[in-house]
Amino acid sequence: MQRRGDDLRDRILSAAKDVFLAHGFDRASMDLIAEKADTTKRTLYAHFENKEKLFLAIIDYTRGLLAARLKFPADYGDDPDHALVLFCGRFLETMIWNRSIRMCRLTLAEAGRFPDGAALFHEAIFGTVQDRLATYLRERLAVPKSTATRAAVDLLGRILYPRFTRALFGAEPEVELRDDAAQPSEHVDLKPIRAAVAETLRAARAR
Amino acid sequence: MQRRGDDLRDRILSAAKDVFLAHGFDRASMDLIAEKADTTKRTLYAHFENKEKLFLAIIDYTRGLLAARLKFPADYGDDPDHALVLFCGRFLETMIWNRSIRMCRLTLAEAGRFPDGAALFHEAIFGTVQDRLATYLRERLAVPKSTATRAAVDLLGRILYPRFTRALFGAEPEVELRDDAAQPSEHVDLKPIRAAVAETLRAARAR
DNA sequence: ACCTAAGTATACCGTCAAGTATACTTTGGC
DNA sequence: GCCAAAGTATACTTGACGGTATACTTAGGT
Repeated sequence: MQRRGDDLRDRILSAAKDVFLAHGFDRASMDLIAEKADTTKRTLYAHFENKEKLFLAIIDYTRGLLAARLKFPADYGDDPDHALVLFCGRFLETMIWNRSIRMCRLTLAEAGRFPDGAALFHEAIFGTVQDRLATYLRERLAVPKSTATRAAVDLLGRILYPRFTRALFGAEPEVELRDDAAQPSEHVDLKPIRAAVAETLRAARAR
Repeated sequence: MQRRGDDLRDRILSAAKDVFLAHGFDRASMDLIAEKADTTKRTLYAHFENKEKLFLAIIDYTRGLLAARLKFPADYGDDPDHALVLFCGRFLETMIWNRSIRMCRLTLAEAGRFPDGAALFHEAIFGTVQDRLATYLRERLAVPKSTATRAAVDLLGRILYPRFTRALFGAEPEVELRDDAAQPSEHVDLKPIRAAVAETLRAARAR
């Protein structure tokens, strides 16, 4: 019995996440979660007061995991076009990843019961990325603040939302990704992203 | 007892939709649906084999209701800029309407169990609107087909997805609409739509 | 060595909801 | 007017699941 405290807590979170993603909130049973976490229901309830609290903990946990994927890595280089394309490509890829899609569906499914969960999740993902993009435009390209924000929103609208929305509704093939890997994979076509980035930069610089 | 056949069937569908939207698939009880439809569970099961079939019937029913809102009315006038702005504004408004949002969340919540439901729903809404936009551009403005499609996708990306996605996650205030009314209401700001339409038209004509 | 906190194993309770059964009433076509 | 189809009223069966209870084991600090 080496697995105590945080270790076990993490195993529970991970197992619970799998079960919630696979079955949805209501059909996910605490019995199954305990089984997958290789522990007992009694212990589950020692760590999490009830199913609702466990669910919220999972949203938070996932938020953290996703945020870690969405940094602006230094090794994207100094060329803004190139760096922006890589960043956007990687973000798009992360968001159409089937695990992300299922997580979004889960939070959306329960948005009525847990409005804060959905809103926080959204803000943590989309808000953060939008801010990072705007900051990059402002700092590296000396674009004025309000223009930078508008440009970031616009860029995301063109690149992300169409494919993301389609993926949400299951209208795109499922995307499986590795947990590591910092470069966009073959699941995203960089060509339209390059075009959108180029156009955004041109417009932003012109003002 | 004047309400037989289709009449009753419609009452059931409407009541079931309310209950599903309010509680989600699993927490919606057939007892409550029967009560709201002012009938009995036995009759419910006479019209719909089981809960799943009822759910799918509701998706289809709603699809029809939404599609009816998304026509390109003749009274939008002959000026393409103006007509496109009205059309896009009305589509945006319809999609951030809280009933639409809840319906989308519902289909997304069950996308795992009913993949066809979600995909069909998506196609019926977004696919149809995209087609109508592209057709309009092609027919009224003589834009070549592939360009028209690209322009339509782009336009929707800029106008719709950002607000729609935010609304999905509950990051925008709820929008309540009247069932009738063919003009966009005060819930959508036409200014950014005008800009996007103008830019789209300029780009489409240039090619 | 021992005591306490954490975890295990397993059974149990109460509730709720899907779907069925049974006996009855209303309706409309003939 | 009658009869089959549609609908009503209500009770029942069955199973699942959230959460608790009880009795036990293990680990680790002192």
